Amino acid sequence: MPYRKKKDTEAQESLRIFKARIFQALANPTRIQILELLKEKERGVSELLECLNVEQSNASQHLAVLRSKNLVSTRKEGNQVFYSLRDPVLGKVLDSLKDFFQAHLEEAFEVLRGLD
Amino acid sequence: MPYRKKKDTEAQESLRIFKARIFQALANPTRIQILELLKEKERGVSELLECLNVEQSNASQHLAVLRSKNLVSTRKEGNQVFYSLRDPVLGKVLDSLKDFFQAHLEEAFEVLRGLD
DNA sequence: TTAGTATATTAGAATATGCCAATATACTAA
DNA sequence: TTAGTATATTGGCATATTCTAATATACTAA
Repeated sequence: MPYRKKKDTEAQESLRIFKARIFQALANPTRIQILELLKEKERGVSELLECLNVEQSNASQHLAVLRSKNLVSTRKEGNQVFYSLRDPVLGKVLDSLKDFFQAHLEEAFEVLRGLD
Repeated sequence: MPYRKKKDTEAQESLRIFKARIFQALANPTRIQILELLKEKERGVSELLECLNVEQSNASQHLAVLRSKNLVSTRKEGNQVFYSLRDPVLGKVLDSLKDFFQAHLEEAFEVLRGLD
């Protein structure tokens, strides 16, 4: 059944595109930091800004990326906006790299030393 | 001890940069497909090419990205080059998204339908 | 209304990425 | 050596990403 086979392949390709979009959203140190902060608990934007060491507009752009990929939810309370992880499973994706680090700490240290 | 605190922050920032580099390597459908193929077993480049539906030079470029991020190992045998996952833990990183998909299948289908 | 605070969006420049086409390199066989 | 096969690299263009600076929007308080 070649038709069915082709359909399956297209579906798998779409899934890979979907995965790639999510990994792309994770492919930035500031966005990783944001997600790690949200992994613990909901946070207001101003609280995030205190931790982030980037300009307000830049942080807002990164939050927009996370929103556009549907990785976070927002809640408005008066003047402020609170962000949270849309799905706690995302925390697991972030955590999944931990084992990899342990196996490749030397490389991580090279990055730390700027020898990369 | 503010000095210690600053050091920790720098190390954490370096770790986030390291993580981001790996997620960046995963942020492409063709590279995901390559890694999924390698997750099963070692593969020669020509075998990969048969599966990939991209030009040879393009595939080779994606393999170069995976090499530059140290995600794969290579082994030469005569005329051919065989690739394998450098660390099976990487397979877990790819798999970690599965739960996310199950929770967000609708979005995946939107991508499938091209409504994105 | 006006001023102030919190957050988001836009513009534009710099850099990175992805792709194709062409070329280079490495190995094998004749 | 020459020709052929397998893989990698380079050049160049199109698009995407990231950052800063500036501006816009939404809400609050006076």
